[in-house]
Amino acid sequence: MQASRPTIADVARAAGVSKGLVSFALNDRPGVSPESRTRILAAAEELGWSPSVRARSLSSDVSFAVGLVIARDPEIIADDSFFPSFISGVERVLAPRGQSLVLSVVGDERLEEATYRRLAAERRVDGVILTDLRAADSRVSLLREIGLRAISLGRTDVDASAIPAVTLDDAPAIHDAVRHLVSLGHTRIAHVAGPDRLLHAARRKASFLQALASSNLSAPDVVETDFSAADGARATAELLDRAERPTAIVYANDAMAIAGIGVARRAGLDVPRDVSIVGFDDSAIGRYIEPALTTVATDARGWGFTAADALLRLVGGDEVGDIELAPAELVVRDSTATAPTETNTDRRQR
Amino acid sequence: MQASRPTIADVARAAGVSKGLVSFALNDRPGVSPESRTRILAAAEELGWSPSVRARSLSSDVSFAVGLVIARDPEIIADDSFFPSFISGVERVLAPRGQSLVLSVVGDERLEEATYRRLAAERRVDGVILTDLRAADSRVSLLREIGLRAISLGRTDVDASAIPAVTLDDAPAIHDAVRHLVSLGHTRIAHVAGPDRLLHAARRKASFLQALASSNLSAPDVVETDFSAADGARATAELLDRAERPTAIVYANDAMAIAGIGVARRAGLDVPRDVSIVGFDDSAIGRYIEPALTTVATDARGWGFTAADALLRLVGGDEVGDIELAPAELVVRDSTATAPTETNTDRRQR
DNA sequence: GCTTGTCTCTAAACCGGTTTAGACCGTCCG
DNA sequence: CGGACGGTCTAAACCGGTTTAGAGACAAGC
Repeated sequence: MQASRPTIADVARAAGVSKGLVSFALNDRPGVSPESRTRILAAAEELGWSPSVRARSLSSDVSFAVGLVIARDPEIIADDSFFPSFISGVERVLAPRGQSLVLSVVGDERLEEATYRRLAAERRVDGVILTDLRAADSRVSLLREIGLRAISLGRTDVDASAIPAVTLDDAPAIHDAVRHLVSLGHTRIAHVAGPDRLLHAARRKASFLQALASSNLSAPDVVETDFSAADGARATAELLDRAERPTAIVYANDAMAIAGIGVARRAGLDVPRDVSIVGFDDSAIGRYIEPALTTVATDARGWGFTAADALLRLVGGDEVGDIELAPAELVVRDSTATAPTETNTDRRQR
Repeated sequence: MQASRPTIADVARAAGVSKGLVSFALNDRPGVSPESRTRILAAAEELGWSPSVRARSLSSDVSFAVGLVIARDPEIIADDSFFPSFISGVERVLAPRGQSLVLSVVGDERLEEATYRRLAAERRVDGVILTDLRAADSRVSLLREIGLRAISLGRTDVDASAIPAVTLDDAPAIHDAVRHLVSLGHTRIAHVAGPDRLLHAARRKASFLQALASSNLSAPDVVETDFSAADGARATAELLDRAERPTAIVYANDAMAIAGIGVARRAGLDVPRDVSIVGFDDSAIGRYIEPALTTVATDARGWGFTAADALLRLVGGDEVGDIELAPAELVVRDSTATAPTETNTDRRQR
């Protein structure tokens, strides 16, 4: 028969105390006698009362929500299995703590700043998780300006102490990948990289180049892409067209690697006999394609979990330092094999 | 020097009017003289004021946010390109209207009800978009009980008038797919379906069976899966193992179809020579694998756009009826070809 | 016995908007 | 000329919580 949900005043009345005391009891603050506390909790329980976030937010200046702004073309997000896994990790810590995730997909970096400003001006969220860090990322100073707390995925290069980072080291796995290829006799190893302005893409590329150098291989072929399957296909075609065709290609994500296998095959090449392919992400599909994709596994879910937990601690007032996750790991499957011999590098049938 | 953001009181003071008039002016309500209006807007502009959603929500009982609860295993979401595209469509209407998207990924249907209840009890959102409708979906009555407005993706089977639906007809495309296969001489066509309790999966299956029947093909093989690439692989292995091996398989999503190609290939079969494969989704990767995937294209982005727009109209108080989108379309590429002849059905090399 | 201190609790202010009741003014109309 | 009316505006109540100032009861300390 009641028209609307119960308010704290209803609970107070039912328990025979004041609103303020109900508030104290429900926030586990001292100054409430054990008897009153149980009486209040019982009344709240019976009325099915849960505090309105709106009212709570207004008076306590806390949103009980965190933000995630993804500035990528939707198609590229769809190709990439990182975000779904990452978000599910984030949710695993948010949900039990009564926090919400406010997601923005902006598709265009020019709308990004406006989105962060809106989130802050409207006080929608208490903090944000920064992904896809860029070189000299303008978001670092923007966030300081608008007063939004943040955790970043990977360390920023502009002011590393400004925003606590949750980092995951790709380098060992990429070195392992190159070593793996070298041990299979490959000497012409190419890299299909992500956008150079993305720090993680640049870092993977740098690791790749370093790994090549430490194996005394030179003149590496690197092609930059936007991370989309389409661009991965284009890059592969370009590499396979070169006079000195690479015999192995290391990709910056699985979607491009899978597209790359398709392109190679269409060019009449067999994978892995003629070209070895290494992906990055360890997406589910990579396990089931033929040949199964050799790739680098990163724990996207764990990354989300850890970042969200750190962010909640940060907005809760704790000191939060950088956190280093377990490094990525190479997963060897069937898309990498012995390098073709010199006379063998041209088109051959299975 | 000001510590915190300006409030409506600051704007009122600057414009020399009362708080109430500022509120009227900013919500385009009558009873404000043109001069006052411009003076108020100028003051707001100069102070850089934007209303706090928190305060607005509390007094006007509107959240300015909509919810999306996804109850799927994170791995399955990652395999599927539907949600990222869908969400980007949703954002395209939300962002310009100052609305936010509250996303919940629950991974387990048992947590789903609690999530909706929380969203409603805390009044986090004004409405939700219902995806992955199930047979006799308990969410329909749940939403009525907790008083949350909703738009559903596809029509519910429990009380079709309760929740406006945005529908997209798969049937013609699936009929086209079967006709396409039949015209290529296939007679043993199997289907790798999604979970039967999901209405859209069941509907696709029903369309498939109907299409077979109208082509006078019988004893169809249908295997149910959970939509994951892993389960698609298992289903494919099972189908290819049967005495009467199908010569064509229609999948309920691209991820499974791509996994299926891998399984077939591993079994020594060539696609499309020995088995034809049809996917569903038209994901980007499908275009670049070899053979390029014949699939069914649905406009996930447009679906998100339309659903979000309808939901905002609904929470805004408009009457909203069901909306029918353009039907899905078959995209023929290279994973379908002439059926193998009888003597041809066993393993052969390329 | 009186002060001091500690616990428990209430009343009221406050967060930043929206909304309602009503004041004030000028105009139109009978 | 007086009353009704429309337009513009203000003051104050309200949304549902949190937080502060302080009241009242009781025990301990001098």
